[in-house]
Amino acid sequence: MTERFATTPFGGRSLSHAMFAAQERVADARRKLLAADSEGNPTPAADKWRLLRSLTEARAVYGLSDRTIAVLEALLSFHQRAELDGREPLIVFPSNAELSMRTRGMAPATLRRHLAALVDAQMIIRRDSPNGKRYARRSCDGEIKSAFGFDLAPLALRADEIEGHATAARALARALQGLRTEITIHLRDIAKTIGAGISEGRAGRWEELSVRLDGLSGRVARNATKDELSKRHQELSRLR
DNA sequence: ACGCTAAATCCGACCTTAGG
DNA sequence: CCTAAGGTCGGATTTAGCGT
Repeated sequence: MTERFATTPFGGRSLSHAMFAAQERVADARRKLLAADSEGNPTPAADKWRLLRSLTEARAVYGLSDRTIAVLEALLSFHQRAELDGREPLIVFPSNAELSMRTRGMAPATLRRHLAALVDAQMIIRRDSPNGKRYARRSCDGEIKSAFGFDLAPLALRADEIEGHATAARALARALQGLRTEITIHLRDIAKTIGAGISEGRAGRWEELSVRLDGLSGRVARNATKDELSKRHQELSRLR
């Protein structure tokens, strides 16, 4: 996905690629939101904690680890409101010390790595101040005029997409669980049938069936894919 | 005007640990 | 045993604030 600008002339990985891509994405999504607004069907702002839950469920899609999500949670906690409205910049400006506090004492270097991961995944945008510090400039009446820190707008503007992935992830989890329970039921019932067949002395090739069952009754891997599970499921149904 | 220090950040090199 | 992720440390940059 990031081949085009994957490396810089300086040899390192390019942070700016994710930055530019995120900014384009934000501009594009904002245009669509405003268009919808002017057509009279405005999109509601996203509930930030609900959105975070959904992102947690869909985190595999985005390659985000649990701790990266925890850092995002800390960032969200610095936003005053419960909703994220992508129509405006959503800038939070906590120091690393404060972020560390809200991530239960995460080490600074680790914190930075996870922040970089969030930027990379285009969930947030860096709004750097001239000196790299994060702060807000306020006018005399205390209103924030400009702020330097992290912009949460990309996350807000991807709410629908994230919800979609979360729904899919939930469906997949249910499907996997269903397959697993059916597999165990099949295994148990087939074993019972064979056992009964042998002990009651019924005619049948019980030995052969027993061997086939052994081949299918190994432990199902904890991280088996849906394909693997449904294949096993099909074979068991046939045997039965 | 100048220089020093503090704060905040990024980066790279290196070590440690958990899990497959 | 190897790998990936996390953690530590030191070097670097930038600006604000302060004293001379």
